Formats: sequence, structure tokens, C-alpha cells
Amino acid sequence: MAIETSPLTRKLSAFVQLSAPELGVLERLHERRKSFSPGRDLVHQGQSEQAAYILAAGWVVSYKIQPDGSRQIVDFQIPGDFLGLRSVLLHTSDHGIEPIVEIEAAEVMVGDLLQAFAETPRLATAIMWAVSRDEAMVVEHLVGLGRRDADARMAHFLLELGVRLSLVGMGSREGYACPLTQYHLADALGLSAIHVNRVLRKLREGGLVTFRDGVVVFDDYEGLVDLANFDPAYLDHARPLLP
Amino acid sequence: MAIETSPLTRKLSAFVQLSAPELGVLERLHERRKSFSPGRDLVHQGQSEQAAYILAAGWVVSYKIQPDGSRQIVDFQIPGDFLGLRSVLLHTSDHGIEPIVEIEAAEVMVGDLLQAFAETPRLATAIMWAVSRDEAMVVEHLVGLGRRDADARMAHFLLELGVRLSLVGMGSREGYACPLTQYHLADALGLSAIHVNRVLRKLREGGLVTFRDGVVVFDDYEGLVDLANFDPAYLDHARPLLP
DNA sequence: CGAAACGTTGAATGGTTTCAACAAGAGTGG
DNA sequence: CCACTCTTGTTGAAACCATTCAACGTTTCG
Repeated sequence: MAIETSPLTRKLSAFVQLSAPELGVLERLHERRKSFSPGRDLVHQGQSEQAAYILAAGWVVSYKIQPDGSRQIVDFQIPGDFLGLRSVLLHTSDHGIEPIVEIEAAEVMVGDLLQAFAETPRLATAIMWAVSRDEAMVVEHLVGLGRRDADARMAHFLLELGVRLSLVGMGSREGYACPLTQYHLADALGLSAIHVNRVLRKLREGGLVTFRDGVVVFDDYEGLVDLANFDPAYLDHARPLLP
Repeated sequence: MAIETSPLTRKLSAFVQLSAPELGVLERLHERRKSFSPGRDLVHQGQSEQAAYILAAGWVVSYKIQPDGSRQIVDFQIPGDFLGLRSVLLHTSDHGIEPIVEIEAAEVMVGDLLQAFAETPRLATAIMWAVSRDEAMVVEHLVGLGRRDADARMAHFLLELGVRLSLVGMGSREGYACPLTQYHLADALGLSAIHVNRVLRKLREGGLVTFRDGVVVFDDYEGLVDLANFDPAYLDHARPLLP
């Protein structure tokens, strides 16, 4: 179906003008559709897999469990994101990957991916762009944990997620639907769930954002950007790699 | 000179048995030697460069400056590490790179590197292993900032550095020389310099580590590993990629 | 000698966690 | 169907970790 474009196609198209054959190769990668349920890991920590996935629908969390049992969430994946791509390319996986809701994902065999790369270098570059963007987000996450207080951290997180979702048509400057629990936020932001609750209340009562019943509403986008010191430069690279 | 092996060669050799021609290619990458002085950035934040470097001697810091002026250190590089490799391959650089002391680095042009990859796939794999190890360290750093208290964070950091340095013959279970200031530690660990000082004192008086006058001495390695919940698995991948 | 960089310490403040408790909705089995 | 549990969200009070402010000692270097 050329009519309903996949989220990944949407995302890449925002930065690189892809030709018809390139779009065809991209869509062909989506053929092996699979579903997964929340709770069961796609990839266990320490295990290395043969296949990567392109997330088509649903939310996924990448995390690392500490020896003492606490959990640190490294990143969330939303539709259009790759799952386990680095694990496959580099034969390593030091973190777990778990669906948050019922998800749909296209399984991509390493061979198919490499062949697609060989056929369409521009597509390869576009995907490498997406990978590098993911890494920039991890770095930004690290910066947030190290140098932002709880309020700014939360604000920055919600804003980043908003920009990411907008790119695949699942969000806007108004807000977005978000299935994450306050425990997810706590494990991602390095806070206790209790404090997450307080921070959310503070932001809500401050008229900045409202996160309730699975919906994020930006009440004062500019104010939030200001509080978070949010600079989306790392999300849409200064200059695209390709014309 | 085949006699004095470079730190990078040493590091890779610990995990992959490289053949004579492969070692040759590796040494040839080290030809364009350059020196840099502390204070001046090798790569400025936001700038993207043509060349990558292999660090031969000295210490380097990768950091990101916040809009409010505070600094978060993402990683340190020691001899045998690549500088700006990802920036070159992915045409992006969202962080600064600055020498801490007078350094020696071999400039590597993108073309030469890609050619070396083509000539010797095993070498390419070995280098990709090193890159993925760097990324695992960033993730581990993120986990530390999110889920470890100041003491464990410091202990973990000093231990990780010890393992990394041991691999290039610059450290052991006894300790190592370390030119970092308490300000560096503070910016890396997301603490204030004052608190870094207190933590170091506590660890020293607890008979665990002594960091003084540019030297780290492990007084009680096991105790430190215990405090930090240090599991070096992410540093020496479960199974090497190549026989 | 004076300045600058780095290290060290005390006291006060405050952000965050922990402990404890309660409310509301979803799902489950009797 | 209802009681039950589990998950998620919510709030208050006490305790604690880390920061900020302020000050001083040491060494290096021009």
C-alpha cells in the first residue's frame, strides 16, 4: 500500500526527499509484521538477537536493570523507531527492550537490511541519520540527569517526546496521547515515583503542562520551553545530510 | 616501528587476534601525528569536521555546554580511543571535545578509514566493537547518574577508568595516574565540586580509594567493587565477535 | 609578589527520598 | 455480582543527601 505510509517513512521523509524506488524498498522492509504484548521482553538483557524491528504501532521501553534491582530507563521508542538495530549491527545487547502496550513491529533480518543499504545508499544514509539522532537523544538524556533539576528534567522530557511524536503525526504543540505511567517517568528521569507525582502537579498548577489520563496537554508551550531550556537543535540536525 | 605498539593496537589485540597485515594497516592509520594543547577545543559544539583522530597520548574530555552555562561531561577519552569518529561517520557533532593535557593524536581522514575497512573486514569489525563499547559506557554513565548515589557513582567511575586504562597498559588493580581535577569529576558525575571533595575524603577515610596528587590508588578493590555494584561485563563483551 | 587554579572545610538551605497512608479503577475468581 | 487484589495515582511528614555560600590553604606560574 503506497497510500498509508509507515511512521518510519514519514519520519525519514521529513528530512530527506526519498525517490519512489527508495520508498518502495523502505515499504518492503515492513513486510514481516508481528505483534507483541506488554510485559514480555523483546530482547533480554545480555542476549543478542538476529533480527531488528521497526516499530509500527505502540510504545516500547529500553532499560537497564541494576544489580540492586532498581531500573534505569535509557529511552522510549515510538512508532517509526528502530528496535535493537544497534544490537544487531554490533552483536551486543546490554539492555532489555519491553513493550509498554500491545505493539506492532516489522521484523527486519540483518541480510535484508544490508541488502537494502547496498541498493539504495541514500536510504542507508537516511537511516544512519535516524540512528545518530537516537544517540544524540541518549546524550541529551544523560545531560538532563546530570545537570537539570526535577522540574526542568520533566519539562524537557515531555517536550522532546512531543517533537518526536509530531514527526510521525502523533502529536502537536497542543499535546499528545501518552501511555506512560508515573513509574515509567520516574525510572526514566532518575526520580522516585512520588516525586514525579509532585512535579507533575507543580507543572500543572503552574499552568505549563497537564499530564492526566494518558494525555499530555501543553498549556503554555513557550513557558515550558523556557523552564526546560529546551533547544531542539539536537533533534533536527542543523543541516540535513542529503539535499 | 612494529616494536612499540600503539595503544589502540594494544586495546584491539586484547579482544581480537589481528594478523600481520591487519596490524600493518592499523599502524599505517597512525602516520599523521599531531599535537594539541589543553584549553583549545579540537571540535567545537555544533561544528562538524572532516577528520577523526586516534588518541596516542594524553587525556581528552567530551562535554556538552548547557544554555545556562553549566557543563556536563559525557565521556573522557584515553590513549587508544577514537576522537570524533561518530561525528565523522554521521556528519554530526553536538558536543565539544577538548584536551585536558598536552596530547598526541593521529589524524585519520575519512577516506583512509573507509579504505582500511574495505581492505580488512576483521579490522573494521574490531573497530566497530570499540565504538559499541564506547556507547555502552555512555549508557552506563547514564545509569549511574540516574540510579547511583554520589559515593557509588564516584566508585564506579574510578573503577571503570581503571579497567579502561589497564587495557592499554596505563593502570592496574593497584591504581593509576590520573590528571583529572575535582572539577572534571564534578562535571562528569553531575555533582558540585565541593561535594566531590567530600566524597573523595569519605572514600579515602573508608580505606577504599585514594585520589591525590594526580594518582588513584585502590586501597580496597573488592570493597570498592561492592560499593559501586561494579559489573565490568559491559566493558569486555560477553563473547568476542571474532575467534 | 600577586594572581590563578585547585583543594579543603563549616554552616545553612533546599531539593528529593523514604515511610506511611489512602483513593479510584481494572481485572479476577468465588 | 461482589469481594478481592493489583496497579496507578495522590498526599503529608520526617529524614537525608547534596547544593550553595563563604572562607581559607596550597601550589604554580608569570
